[in-house]
Amino acid sequence: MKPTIQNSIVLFKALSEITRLKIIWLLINIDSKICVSEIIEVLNQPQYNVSKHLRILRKAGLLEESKEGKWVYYYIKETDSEFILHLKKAISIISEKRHGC
Amino acid sequence: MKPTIQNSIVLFKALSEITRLKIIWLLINIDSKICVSEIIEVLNQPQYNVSKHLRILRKAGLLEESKEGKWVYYYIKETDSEFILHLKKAISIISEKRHGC
DNA sequence: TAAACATATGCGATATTTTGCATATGTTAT
DNA sequence: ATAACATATGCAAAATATCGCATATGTTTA
Repeated sequence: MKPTIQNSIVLFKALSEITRLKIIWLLINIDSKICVSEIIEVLNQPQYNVSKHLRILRKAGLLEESKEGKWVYYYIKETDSEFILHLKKAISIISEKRHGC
Repeated sequence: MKPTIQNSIVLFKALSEITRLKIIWLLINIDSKICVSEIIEVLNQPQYNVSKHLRILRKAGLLEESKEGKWVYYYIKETDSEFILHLKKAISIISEKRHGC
C-alpha cells in the first residue's frame, strides 16, 4: 500500500531527531536485535530518553520489541512498504563516523 | 559522498512538515519547474509561509530557484547523492490523494 | 518478601519550529 | 514616477518537541 502524506510525515519526523536516527542506523547496520541497555551505553544517552525515543520509533512502525525476561530487545520491523524500504536504503548509506560517543 | 548524520537530519527535518513535503511531492510528480504563486494556489497556503518553506527546502539542498522577471521558479535540484535519490524515490511513492485543498 | 535491576511514563521546564503580521525588495506596467 | 504585482524577511506569538526528574511497572535474585 502507498503511504498517505500523513503516514510519511510521521516517518520523517521519527527520523528527524539525532538519537532516533542513530538508533535506526545502528539497528540497520548491525542487522540484529539489541536491548535497551546496550543502546543506552552505545549512544551514551539517559535511560528515560532512549526509552521515549524507542517508543516513537515503534509507533512510527519502524521498530518492534520482544520482551525477554528483564530485558526488552528492539529490532527493525520487517516491511513490504516500498516507502519504508527506500528510507532504510537511504539510512544505510549514512556515514559511520561518530555515531556513539 | 556519504552524508553525515547531521546532513541527514537536516534533510529529514526539511521533509517533516506537511506543506514542505507537499511541495517536494508536487515537484517530483510534475517533473518540471513551478513558480511560487502556483504553489500558493495549489496548496492554499499563505504567501509568507510558502516562501519560508521554500527557503528551508532550498537550504537543505533539495530545491533550486531560477528568477524570471517578476516570478521565481523552483525545481528539484539535480543530485548524485545516493541518499537523496533514495529519499526522492520514497517520496514519489506517496499517495496522490488530498495534497492540495 | 525484599532488594536489585531493566525499562517505561507523567509532568513541568526548556528548546525548537511554525505561524501571522507588517513590511521590505525587486520587477513590470501605466 | 507611481502603481500593481510577486516574493522575501524580521520579529513576536503560538504550537510542538525534547529533556530532566521523579516515580511507576515488571522481572529476577537473594
